[in-house]
Amino acid sequence: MTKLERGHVTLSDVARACHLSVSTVSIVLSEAPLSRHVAEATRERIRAMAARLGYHPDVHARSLRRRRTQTIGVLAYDMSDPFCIPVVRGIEEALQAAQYFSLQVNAQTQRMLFDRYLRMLLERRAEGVIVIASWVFEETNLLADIEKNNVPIVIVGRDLTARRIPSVLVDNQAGGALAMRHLVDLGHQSVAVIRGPDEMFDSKPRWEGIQDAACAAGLRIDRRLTFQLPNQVDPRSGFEGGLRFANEMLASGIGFTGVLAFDDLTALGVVRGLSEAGLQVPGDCSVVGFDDILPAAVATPGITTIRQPLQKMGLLAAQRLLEAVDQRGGRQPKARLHQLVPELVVRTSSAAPRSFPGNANIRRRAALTKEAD
Amino acid sequence: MTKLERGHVTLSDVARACHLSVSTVSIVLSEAPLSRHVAEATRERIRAMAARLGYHPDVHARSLRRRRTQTIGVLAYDMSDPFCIPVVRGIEEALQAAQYFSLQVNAQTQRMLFDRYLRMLLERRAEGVIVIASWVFEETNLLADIEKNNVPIVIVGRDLTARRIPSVLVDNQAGGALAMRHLVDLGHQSVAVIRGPDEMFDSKPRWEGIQDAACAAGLRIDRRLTFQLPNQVDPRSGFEGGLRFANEMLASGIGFTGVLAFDDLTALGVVRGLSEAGLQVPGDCSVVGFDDILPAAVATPGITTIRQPLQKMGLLAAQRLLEAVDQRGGRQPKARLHQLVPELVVRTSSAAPRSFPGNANIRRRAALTKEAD
DNA sequence: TGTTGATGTTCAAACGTTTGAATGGTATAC
DNA sequence: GTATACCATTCAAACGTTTGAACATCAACA
Repeated sequence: MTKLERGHVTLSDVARACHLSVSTVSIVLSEAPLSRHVAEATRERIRAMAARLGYHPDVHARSLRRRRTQTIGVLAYDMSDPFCIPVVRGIEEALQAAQYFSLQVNAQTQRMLFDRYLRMLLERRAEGVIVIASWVFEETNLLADIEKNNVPIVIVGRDLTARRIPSVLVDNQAGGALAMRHLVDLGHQSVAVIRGPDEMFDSKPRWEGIQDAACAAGLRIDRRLTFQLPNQVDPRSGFEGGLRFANEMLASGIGFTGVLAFDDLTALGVVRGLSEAGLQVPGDCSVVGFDDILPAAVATPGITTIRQPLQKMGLLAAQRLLEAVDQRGGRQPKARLHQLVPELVVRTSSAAPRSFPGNANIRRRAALTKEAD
Repeated sequence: MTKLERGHVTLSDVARACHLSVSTVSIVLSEAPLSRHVAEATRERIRAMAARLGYHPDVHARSLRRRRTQTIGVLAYDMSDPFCIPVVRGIEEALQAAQYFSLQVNAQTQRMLFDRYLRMLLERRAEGVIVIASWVFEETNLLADIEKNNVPIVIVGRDLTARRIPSVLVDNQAGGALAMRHLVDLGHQSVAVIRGPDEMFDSKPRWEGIQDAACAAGLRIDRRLTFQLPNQVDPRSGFEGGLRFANEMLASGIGFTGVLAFDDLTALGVVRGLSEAGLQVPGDCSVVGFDDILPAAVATPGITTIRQPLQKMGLLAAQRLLEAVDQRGGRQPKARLHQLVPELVVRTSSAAPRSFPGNANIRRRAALTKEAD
């Protein structure tokens, strides 16, 4: 038992222990084509010895020699955003199938870290990069170096096809329309809307979808019942905003029976705000979110929301990237825009309207129906 | 402008462009001690050319040569567990300060992936490994190879000091006691308890803490009001369990005014269950969780809970690991157990008891007080 | 004239792996 | 007897970087 005092077990350790050359051992352990020519007994002996010594090939040496790292970088703008988790899962699913490994880094919404990690991905010779970011950041020289080293890139969460970067995102416009139509179908006539921050890519198309659906239903959205979240990157800020705007809605004195919130956290903030004012959801007012993150599902009432096919988006992004990696050198195809369709998830925060809650005469709402999900 | 058709820009590209040797360029760009002897003009010329060509040192070649990777592996049992995010953030905070990089991998509660990724960390020559896992997994040959290659390891979320592995976790017993004492202080006499799954490390100490506090207060916990979550790894299962047990509590016909749930998701399940039965929280029944994850904060009512100092735990784990990495080779100090104190976070899901809700005579609860957090 | 010392730069070996080419066998075919 | 083919294994160079040692030049000192 050759126990090394320091450092890792290497090929030559195994070779020495087997009385064979490094080449033979390498060929066998990496299952190179040549290993067909190595006697089965020898192969077995080598494998056994490798296991016995606890040998693990050094990925750095291997990558250096093979000139391939089997690595894809995943740069999330904020990994603590519940949005990211399923996307990453989808990415991993695709990469695993292709024997690739994802190097995940989290910029924590800090521009400095974003640069730092991008550089790191370059230094680790990621063969491609997926960026998950719905915030609009100014892309200065970030991506220039990536191109200089011709590393393919795909972005999830916003449209950068104008920059010739393949982009994967949900059809926000359709989602916004879906949400509005849901409330319309339930019979709501007066709906308050909380729009997303300016600097968030999703904000505009969602708002357009909402307007389209309202228009189609012959509904006018009251400007005084329209609000917009400030440009804050803190993920918690959506909740605060929803809470604040709920109060403002009530203070406005204008009647409304439903609220379309920009995302689920905002919706939860609205629920909190309405509830603190003594109103019931959905008895007095329906609330609809967007994204379908965990808190929306486990809150009571469960938040009706628009689900993004996040995992599928991750999967798709990874597949597109792998294709690009494969044909690197060849002419890159035109950067495509992939828009996936969102899905309405009906929970118990939305129901047919009863009456505008101008008073605090609260009655118990009908027995909750089981969540469909 | 030497634009390479394929492959990355290397040192020798820069050297050629500068009419200097690779050594000089390396010395300058890596800011080696010798670079003091290089003329400032030369240094500047090299740096400019490197930037111009988009040069980034190859971490694989560098690691190979330096025999250091500046990399710490972080193996999370389930990264989508809200528990993990702050821990990872704490880890990164510590590593960044030490110029280390964290390689994060997510076992997604699958044993197979756990092994796979552990191997991967070994292959990438992580200088140390932090495991985040509160589930009790059988450690077969997983850690054997890690030891064979003498890679230091620290675990977060459970006590493995018996296996000579430094461990960082919250003082679950104190936390359980804190939760129980909170309800007792509010005046609750009859409290239902939902214990954690057998295979979860935290379960037992929390339960002991609860019993201790009950005992100290002269309270007896009714066995018929004690439940235990099944061994399910699906993070959503806590919610389902809470929901189910809430119904069972009510069906038992035994009076209770408070529920201690194993964790926040379970607490949210209980709230849902009570609510569906027409009861109000905290008017008819108080509910207390554990962990303080995002959904607990944004639900309405906000869930009173026991906060784990997760970020601090991550920070501490990383610091311990870095120490161990530094003195690798030297005698490892005895594996220490770090238990951090939890903190009670009072929100609006707990209040003084009023009456046992044996009927559905629901009244509106007192105006909600603002959350302290 | 030789020694020391500083300055500015390069040589060459190494890190652990892969792999095309080469080696020395043994068997089969002509 | 010599090609041809196959088998089992090894040689040696390369991947991109770092770094101890060496080199060359010049100045000052003994």
